[in-house]
Amino acid sequence: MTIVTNPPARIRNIAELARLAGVSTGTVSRALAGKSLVNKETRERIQALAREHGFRPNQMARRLRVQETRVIGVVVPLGHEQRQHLSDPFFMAILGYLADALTESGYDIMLSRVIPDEEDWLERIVDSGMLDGVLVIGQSNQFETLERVAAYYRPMVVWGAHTPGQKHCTVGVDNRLGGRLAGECLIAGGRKRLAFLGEIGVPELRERYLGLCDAAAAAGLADPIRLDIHLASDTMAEEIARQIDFIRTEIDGIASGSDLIAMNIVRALADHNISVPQDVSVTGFDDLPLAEQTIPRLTTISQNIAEGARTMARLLFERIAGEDSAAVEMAPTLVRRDTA
Amino acid sequence: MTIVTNPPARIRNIAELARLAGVSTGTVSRALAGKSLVNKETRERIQALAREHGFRPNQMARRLRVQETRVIGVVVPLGHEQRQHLSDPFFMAILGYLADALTESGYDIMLSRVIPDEEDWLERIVDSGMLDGVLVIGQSNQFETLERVAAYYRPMVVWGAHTPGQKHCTVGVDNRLGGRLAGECLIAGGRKRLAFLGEIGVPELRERYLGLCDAAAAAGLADPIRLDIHLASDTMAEEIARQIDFIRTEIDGIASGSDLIAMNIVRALADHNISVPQDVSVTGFDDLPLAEQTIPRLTTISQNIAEGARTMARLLFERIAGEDSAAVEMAPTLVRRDTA
DNA sequence: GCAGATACAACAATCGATTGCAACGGTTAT
DNA sequence: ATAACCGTTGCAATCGATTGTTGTATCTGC
Repeated sequence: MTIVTNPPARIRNIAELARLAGVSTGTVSRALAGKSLVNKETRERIQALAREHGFRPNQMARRLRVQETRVIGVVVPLGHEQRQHLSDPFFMAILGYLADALTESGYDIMLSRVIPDEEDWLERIVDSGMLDGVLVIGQSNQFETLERVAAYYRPMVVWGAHTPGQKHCTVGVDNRLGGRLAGECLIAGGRKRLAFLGEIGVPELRERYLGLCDAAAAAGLADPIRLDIHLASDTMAEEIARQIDFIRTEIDGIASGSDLIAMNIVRALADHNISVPQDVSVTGFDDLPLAEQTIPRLTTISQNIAEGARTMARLLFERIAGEDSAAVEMAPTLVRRDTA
Repeated sequence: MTIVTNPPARIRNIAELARLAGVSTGTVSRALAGKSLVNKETRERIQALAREHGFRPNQMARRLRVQETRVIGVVVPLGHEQRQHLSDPFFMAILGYLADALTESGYDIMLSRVIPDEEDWLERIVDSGMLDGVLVIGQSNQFETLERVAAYYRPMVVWGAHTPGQKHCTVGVDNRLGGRLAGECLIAGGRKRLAFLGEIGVPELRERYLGLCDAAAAAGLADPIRLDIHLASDTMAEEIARQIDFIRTEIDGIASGSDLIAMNIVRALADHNISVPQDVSVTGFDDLPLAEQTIPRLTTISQNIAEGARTMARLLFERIAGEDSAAVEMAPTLVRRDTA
């Protein structure tokens, strides 16, 4: 390949391009935007010149002027678990779908991983003037903060649970129903000594546990045992390992707070020659793409993450446009595979 | 519910705050930035006023003025596979570590998922004036584009393979060596009829295949068979299913181009009652966190993704600072688990 | 040949902050 | 008494685009 003639000098702004083309900056701006107010000939001449010099208008300046950034913030508050890593598979799965939905509509994504140690972390993000809207993945333990900000900042949609009367707009599944489905599945399989694996401090997981209790109560069983497992993936394995002996003797049905927890417990049970689902049944929650690829395949509660992401994007666009869209709660479904 | 006292009127910019405080905008700017040039008293008075009204300076304007954005672009070119989803686990894993490294240094992340159908996709990103630097995850089939841009845009680091004389700065592992390690592992296990699962059109995978050939040659075996498997996760499963009969009769050792492919093939083999590693040995590539959690655990080639991400961030910072850091190639290691 | 319409391009204000320089009152040194 | 200097603050230019308004040819119809 031959080297193209060196661009005579890099053009840094529309003023330079305007001088080069012998017109004013206003004309250049309109020409590059493809507006019809400029003569077709000059417009094409200017566009050709820009292309030739590899010039592209500075987005920062444009955005300042038009007061619109075409950037959506996506933020994960990690309040309940400082050690939880951004590579949490659930977050990653939903982020993937969000990215699809947002980029299709011409928005860029700004990612913030936040450990909410400073009280105004969310205000800092929404008031930065950098974003047209904000998507929050998971409420963590930041309910108050979300309410406070939602009171004055409209274009925000949160993945999580909806409680009556709350101000912030959420998209999520009915976690309690999901928990009940898991419980019913275990009980239908003849399991009576149930346990829940997950951290009750997180609202979503708490609801899932309560749903499990509902199912147990309906079958005349006592409340399932809670085994707190933190979501930080690096310690999860050993936390689970410590519980194995207890599980072996006392438990025959496990509802996990997430697919990731379920994968870990299945793994740990296999290590101890406890077979799933012969000796112990296990359910997950989320239905990550992974759930179908493990061996054995996870029986789990499906959140339909793809649809959830699309819904979040749609609500956000509506709210950016000034509408006042209400929260959406989706119905979870049981996906019966090999572990229960 | 009672309405909280309305904040006296939202302050929109530094000028309004200045009027309120009875000083000039310059003083407000300096006060909020905590500069020592303003009297401690007035500084604190202004800061208190700002806090009280929940005012935060517009970042867009600041960034335009100081010509520094504190935003790093992270982009995934999906040239070879339009259908590959952003939720590709390898990308997600490295993104998580990058997010950690970048946010720790006070940078935000702008995410772009790009299907490079337009020739100037990368120029559009780097010339947008929105980014202090760019990280590219994977070279895909965009080598030419990367070279072209690297010729004039310094603060860019790419995850991928290094070929002698290339202009763009890469971080990655020695894929050929990795392929060889996989091959040696299979051969050491007594396997002689080898196959490679993955798309040769992608440089990294091609190198891995060549490494596998090296190992085969060293053991006096013919070149392993190539079975093209596309990376789009939704079709991968069926593509693999179509190959099963062939594998059953002709193959006893499989080197996969990625852990994801390995998981799928292990899954498919299990479905057909072909046991791993008794009947067929399988190796992965990447050593995703997942590789340790599957049943059976994946024997795989480890890329040390965490260190790779940290290295990318470090090189990028150096390049932003004007240094001319060179590419880094890391050594892959074999992680022997249960599948080979 | 002239009023009025049309098409195009220049002018200048604007978005909201940052920052070099000038100004100013007051103190200290000469 | 004047000069030099200090800490503080105000003034105004600047970053790079967008866009409403104004101005000026050119064209149309009568």
